Amino acid sequence: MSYESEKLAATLKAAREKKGLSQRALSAHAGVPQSHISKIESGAVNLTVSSLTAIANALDLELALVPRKAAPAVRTITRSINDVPKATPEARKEIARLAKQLEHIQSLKIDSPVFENLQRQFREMRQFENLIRNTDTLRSIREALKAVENAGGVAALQEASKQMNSFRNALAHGIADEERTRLPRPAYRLDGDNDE
Amino acid sequence: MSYESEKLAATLKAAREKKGLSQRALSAHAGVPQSHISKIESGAVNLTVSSLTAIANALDLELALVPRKAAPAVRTITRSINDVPKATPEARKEIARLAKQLEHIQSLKIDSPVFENLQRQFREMRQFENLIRNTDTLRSIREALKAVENAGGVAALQEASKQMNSFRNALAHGIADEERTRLPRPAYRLDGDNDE
DNA sequence: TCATATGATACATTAAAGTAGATCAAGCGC
DNA sequence: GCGCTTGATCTACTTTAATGTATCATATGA
Repeated sequence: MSYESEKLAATLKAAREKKGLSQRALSAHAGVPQSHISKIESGAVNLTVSSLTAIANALDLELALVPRKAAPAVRTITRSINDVPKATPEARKEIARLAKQLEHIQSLKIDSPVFENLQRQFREMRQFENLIRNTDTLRSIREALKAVENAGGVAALQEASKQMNSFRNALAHGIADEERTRLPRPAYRLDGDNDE
Repeated sequence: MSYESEKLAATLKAAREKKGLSQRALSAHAGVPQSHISKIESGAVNLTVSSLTAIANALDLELALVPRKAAPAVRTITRSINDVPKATPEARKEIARLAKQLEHIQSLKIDSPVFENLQRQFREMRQFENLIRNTDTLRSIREALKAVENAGGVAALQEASKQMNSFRNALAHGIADEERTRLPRPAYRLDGDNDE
């Protein structure tokens, strides 16, 4: 058995045990015989994708093919979810406020592509919320959004969007930076945002 | 075939094409028969982990089991890695002009297969727009298209299509050249074109 | 001590993945 | 037209994943 296969087997076994499932219980969920699960976990078989996904899904795991360059960041994220993924109470509170603010703006029916963009950035930023150490930027974004109601309009949205984008990128970069201390790899950039 | 399998197949195929490898070239790298790669990409088989990792590794991809909660973040990162380089403003501008021109021609309801062909070539060319260093050819194509309105007709379209085709191929070759510095492999061609 | 649940194993069978090789039509460059 | 590469498809053969069922030793608990 290859290294990859062994790691896979270990991951599955660990995930099952973490969920407190017996092989038979998992068998029932995944529709795969217990005998086969045993073989799989011991690395005795070269399983097929169908078996793998069946078991993985039963364990709330998703099969993914990630670019090598992204792999370290992905590992970090996965680990951060598994460990103690709780954001600080302060960050959670500030995010909740921001969400409320965005909801309010939505109710104003502004309907600008800039706003849709902002909402997407907000969602993506929240994926890294456990990494937030400092809520200043979030507060600043909320401040910017207040102007939408009064005078600012779309200009205020754009300012907020700009800040949200760089904040999200900073968080993502933070992940990469963590990894770089261990792996002498070039940086990666979170692009894909061209507010033009 | 399940949805997961199809997505996997599509991912592998896209990754291979992005690297500018033929199925045979990938076959050599991954140690998997070309015939089997063909089957895999068409979703005709339920592949094993060993096949999957062999091919994935040859494509600089890594197999990962990510917790469901982490999956969206992983997708965000993966996507951000994939669209790294940006086209120059000049290239973008020229492409925009060309797009407008094509839109205009479409409004003329010429309805020739040559035009459909041209549009497809245009789309395919845009996949490499980040690689454009020189916009002369694009301008030349746009010049050729002007004749469609006046006298040229289908002949002008054919001329534009021919230029578009070779321009697209040149860009694609550029990719292959980049890859060849790392992989001592034969060139790659972008097929699927029928200017008849 | 007796019952139960666990994971590992055994066995026979079936379905299919994988290999090695050849062939094919289509497209492209020359 | 000619030669080459492309991806798809076929054949024949071997290997093995997966199933279904059953058993086993070992904990754990009543």
